[in-house]
Amino acid sequence: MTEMEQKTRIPQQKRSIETKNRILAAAKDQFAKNGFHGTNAKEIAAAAGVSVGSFYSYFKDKKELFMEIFREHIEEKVVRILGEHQVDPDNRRESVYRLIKAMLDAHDPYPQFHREVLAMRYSDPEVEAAFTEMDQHSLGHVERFIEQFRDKLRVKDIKTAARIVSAAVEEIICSITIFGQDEDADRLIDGLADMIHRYLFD
Amino acid sequence: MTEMEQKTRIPQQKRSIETKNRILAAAKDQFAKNGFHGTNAKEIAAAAGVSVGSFYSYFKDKKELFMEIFREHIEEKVVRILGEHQVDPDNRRESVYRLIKAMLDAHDPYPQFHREVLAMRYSDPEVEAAFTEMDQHSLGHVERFIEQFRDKLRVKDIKTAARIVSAAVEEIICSITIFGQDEDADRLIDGLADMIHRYLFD
Amino acid sequence: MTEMEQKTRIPQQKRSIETKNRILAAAKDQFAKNGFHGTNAKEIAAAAGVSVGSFYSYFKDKKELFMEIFREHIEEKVVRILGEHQVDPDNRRESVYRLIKAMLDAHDPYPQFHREVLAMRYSDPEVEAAFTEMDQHSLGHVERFIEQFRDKLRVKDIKTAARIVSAAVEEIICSITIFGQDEDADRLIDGLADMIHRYLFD
Amino acid sequence: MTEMEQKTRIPQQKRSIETKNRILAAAKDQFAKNGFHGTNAKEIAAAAGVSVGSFYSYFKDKKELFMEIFREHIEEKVVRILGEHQVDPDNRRESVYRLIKAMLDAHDPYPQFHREVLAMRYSDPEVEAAFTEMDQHSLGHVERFIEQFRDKLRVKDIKTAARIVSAAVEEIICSITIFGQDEDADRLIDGLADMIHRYLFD
DNA sequence: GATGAATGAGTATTCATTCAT
DNA sequence: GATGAATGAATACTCATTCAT
Repeated sequence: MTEMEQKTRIPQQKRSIETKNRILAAAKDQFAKNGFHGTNAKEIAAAAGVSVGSFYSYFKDKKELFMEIFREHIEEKVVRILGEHQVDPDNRRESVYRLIKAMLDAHDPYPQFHREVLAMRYSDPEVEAAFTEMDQHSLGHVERFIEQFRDKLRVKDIKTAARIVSAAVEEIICSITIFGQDEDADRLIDGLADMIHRYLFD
Repeated sequence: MTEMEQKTRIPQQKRSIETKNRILAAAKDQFAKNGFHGTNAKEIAAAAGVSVGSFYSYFKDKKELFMEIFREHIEEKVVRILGEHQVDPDNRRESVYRLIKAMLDAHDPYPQFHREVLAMRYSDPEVEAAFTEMDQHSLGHVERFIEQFRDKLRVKDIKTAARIVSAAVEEIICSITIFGQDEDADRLIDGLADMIHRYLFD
Repeated sequence: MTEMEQKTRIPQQKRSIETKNRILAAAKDQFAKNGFHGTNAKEIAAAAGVSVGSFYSYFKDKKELFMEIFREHIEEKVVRILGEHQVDPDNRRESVYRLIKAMLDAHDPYPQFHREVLAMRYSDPEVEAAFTEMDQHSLGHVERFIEQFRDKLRVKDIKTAARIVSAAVEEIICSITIFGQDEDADRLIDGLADMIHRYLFD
Repeated sequence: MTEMEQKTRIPQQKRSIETKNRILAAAKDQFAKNGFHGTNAKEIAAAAGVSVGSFYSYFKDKKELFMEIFREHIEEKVVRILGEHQVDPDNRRESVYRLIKAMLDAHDPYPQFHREVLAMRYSDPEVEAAFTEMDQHSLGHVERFIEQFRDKLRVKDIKTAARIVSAAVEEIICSITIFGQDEDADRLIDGLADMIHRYLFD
């Protein structure tokens, strides 16, 4: 972070940045296809069209590369999309529905990669930390969402309610993006919106 | 002798059964502590107090051992406990609460191992298959639960409702057993029971 | 050999001898099918219907078992059959033909095992020694055969002639028993008989 | 890079080619000294002065390495030398003698390796296939040799005669290169030339 | 005696990472 | 800077042999 020994290069030139991005994209691909443990440096380098040597001049190791992809994912998708979500205080059911939709959109369009992240969440502390951070965002968002309806709420403990709502949405979204058929998706989201709406307000 | 080509030993003698169980127990420990990829055959054998040779005479490989532990988990816990759960049709809120409790009990008392299973669910098809099977049990259980209140329901599509309820419960349970502090647990379960109760009946 | 430490049992009782023979037969089978390196003690024991433990109480190791089978082969087949071969001094061409036939008969009816012995001949000194001994028998036999026609011979150096004839017969027999089709066999033997006959007498 | 999934490296650079050749040479040595089963990857790598990793980046496994050495042997020696052998139709005995000499030259100057190849011929189908191919060359050569004397022949069936002559030469050569003392060699070759000469023409 | 469970040294093989060119 | 050859520690797995029951 400070200027101390600079092992991996911070790319300044345009070509360099492009190379790094190519590696990131290729790695995301590979991780999604074969998982973290099922992907090796040679494959990533080959898929990115660079040499292993180059690979290691951009990333300290496979793990760092993984974390960089993951962090990028968090920033790009979650923070940005969640940040933009707006609430209509007069239409609560619709607002709940839109909350779910926003969280669904915030999910990786790359579900296979998400799958892998979930896998590592449980076995790697660093991944878990990043995950927790991401969850905090999500949780905070839901909390703020609920708070906007403060005086119309059936629940008293907003923090707990937010965790429950968050968890339910997360899991349904997960099952939709990873295993779900599209036909089911709409019914599930509708049902979920009903459940949350009734829980919070009805 | 009579069986054709028996690659892995099927233990008959008491000593043999004990050895196999020692390996199973030790492996569960190790997987929970260090994850599937972070555990190797030698370590498992050492932890079980047996030789690598013994390990491989009982299990084709690490994967098979893992699956055996997981299947045992499914049978012992899920099927048995879920099977026993009884419903009180006059007290719906209480019934929901007891459903959640039953599903919580059905979870592994070995949360670290559960954590690892979750990790593999997403990267290994065989694990996912077993997981799906387990989910079907859970889903079926929830479906039957809901059906018992058929004429008092607010929801029409029982199958979809069951999936939503299942998912919500699963995720909350997960966050309780893995990350949750005990203080939170009760509030979460109560809130969850409220949510489901309101969704289905209120 | 002397009474010194008796590691492997010398079977006295009938049942014991039978067991040992069962192991020998099973091993010959396995060696023929999968080769020395492709056969393990467990398989041999299983094929013989005994335990590995028993196996090792009859044979010091796999190698000793192999040598025992090989020596038995030499004694039973080679010595016995070659010993019985008779010559008709008035019909030389016919005698040559009968010599070849006798040597063909002396070959293992178990060509796959012979194949394996050949393989080991080149990589194991002990096998080579036994093989050489066997060759000496064969060579001696051919020498005595040639000597019976001493005054009618075209060749002077009988020892060398015997080696040449021996080698030629060996190789043709080998190609017949291992690779040859039966249709070819007769023509080859006839041609071989011609060649040897012309070489020695014609 | 452009090629799909290249498992073992195809050496382009000079350094790389040298390394591969060092491994090939060292392996030939080791196989000759200790046989195929008596040699392991680590030893070969050490003898070649490279790491095991390098070994496996050039060869899928020990077997592939072995086959590569063997095929090289066939091409370099057999095809080339046999191809060059010329016949003098007016001096038949001398031609036979030169045939034998040519076939002797075509044999590996590395008799210990040849020994090992023979060993594997009988237990490994792939080796046998290559061997058969090599034999076909040899057989074809002998057939063409005999055909050049067509009208002076005592034998009618040239194909059968070629097999017999081939076999006899092969075996004598074998016994000369592997077991034979040099003193014997000349006498054996002379006798062999006599035998074949008499068989074909005399 | 017989059994087959247990042993562990030995072998093949992979792959993250380094470094000479 | 880039390359890809080289490294070798790490790991899975086998099997001849021993030994407790």
